[in-house]
Amino acid sequence: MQTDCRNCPFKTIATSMLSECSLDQLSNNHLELKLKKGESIIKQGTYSTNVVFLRTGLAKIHIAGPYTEQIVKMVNAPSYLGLPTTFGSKINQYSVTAVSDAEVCYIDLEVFQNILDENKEFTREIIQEFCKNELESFNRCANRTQKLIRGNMADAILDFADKIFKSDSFTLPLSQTEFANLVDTSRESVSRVLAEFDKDGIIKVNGRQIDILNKKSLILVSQNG
Amino acid sequence: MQTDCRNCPFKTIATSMLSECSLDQLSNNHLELKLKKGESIIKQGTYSTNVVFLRTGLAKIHIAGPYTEQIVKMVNAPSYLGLPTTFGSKINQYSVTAVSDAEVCYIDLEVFQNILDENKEFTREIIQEFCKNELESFNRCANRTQKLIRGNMADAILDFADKIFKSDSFTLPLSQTEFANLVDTSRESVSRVLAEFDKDGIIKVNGRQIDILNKKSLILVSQNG
DNA sequence: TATAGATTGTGATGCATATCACAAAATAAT
DNA sequence: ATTATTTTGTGATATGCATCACAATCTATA
Repeated sequence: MQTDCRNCPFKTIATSMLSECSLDQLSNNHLELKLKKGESIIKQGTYSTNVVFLRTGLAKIHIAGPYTEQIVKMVNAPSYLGLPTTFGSKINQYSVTAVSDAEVCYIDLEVFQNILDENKEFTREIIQEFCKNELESFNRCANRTQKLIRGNMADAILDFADKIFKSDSFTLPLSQTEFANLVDTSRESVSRVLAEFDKDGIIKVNGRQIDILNKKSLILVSQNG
Repeated sequence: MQTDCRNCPFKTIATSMLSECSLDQLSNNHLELKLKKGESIIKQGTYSTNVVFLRTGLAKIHIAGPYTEQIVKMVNAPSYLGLPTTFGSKINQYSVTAVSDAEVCYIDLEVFQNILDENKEFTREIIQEFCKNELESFNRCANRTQKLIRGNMADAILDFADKIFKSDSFTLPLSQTEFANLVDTSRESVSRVLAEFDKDGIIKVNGRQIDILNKKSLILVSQNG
């Protein structure tokens, strides 16, 4: 299915800087797909020469660790996916899976590379993106390894509220097992800490529905455990 | 001090793809410095608009975690340093420190950006580099958080041997405290595990001199703890 | 609407490793 | 050389959290 990228209402900042010509090239060389919650977008170990544009929806990036699957981070639209793994190697080095219904566009690497070559502003934005990701990656890793579970859980909840849903009330798009993989802990601990936060009046938990009641406390927990 | 970058024998793959013109631009717009072991190259929290080229020597990238300083990774020459933090923000988001005597070139961000704009091949290589780093970052984080100390220590030792020194005999360029910050553990544990590995005949430890005696065992420990 | 499978809640136990506390070496500074 | 400072070795103790075990829900699917 080919749609006109010029009129796509879901452009990233980078994409909005493309020349008409490059947008046309994109239009003619992408495959648009509607995915349902839980469907795979990129699969680790699989051969691929496509960059993916997440047009709408929410996805998790996850990687097979030495013992368990680790959720590296959550990504919401609009965003490019799989740049590191597609540029770096023909075999995908991590997986991306939709955690909500989503629309994605598969773009051939050669086309993407060509667009990079021809659009300086676009390239700058993409490089900015890489830099931001690398910094976030450093910080996330330092936090995860140094903070106690309560701190990491608080971080994750704040992240969902501020970065993903932009609201202090939301329904977790992950099971407790997945949530555990995101904050590097066990499923049981997730359950316990969520109950603790609820008992302390910091959040209200109702199934997967989470309402932040006392954000200041939550930030304090994030800082001190 | 301005030297001619054309004749610099320490180019990265990326740099070797620059046009004569861009090389001249580099030559006229960089500051070359000789640093001694322990001296700071980039300092977190400090204002900077320079990209750094590590011409010779070995450096550590480190970041202030919530509780302790974490060594993110070791980098040896030739390599660019500080791209993520310089592109992303004017304030350095992490530190880089020489752990051996080193030569570095400071390049103004504007000049570097201009060189990116004018050299497609160079840009491709730099992007490749970003991709490689991000993948490594994902894996390093998954390993660090999931593996036990012995596994992470084994990884670090193998990394020094294979990636940094390209030899199974080397002297650690870090104190045990720093080594602990690299593998996310305590100084005491580093001491103990090093003694264990020695006792088991996997490595020979003599002060900071390390000789890998049984690489297969070391790899096994890396995989299974 | 019944039934199987997945998800969640919660106690009891064990373990890896941090922390504390010093002593012994090794380096650096005077 | 001598003293001060940093680095390292090693035992004892404490603790955060994983793991195990099983019951209670909740959710798909026949």
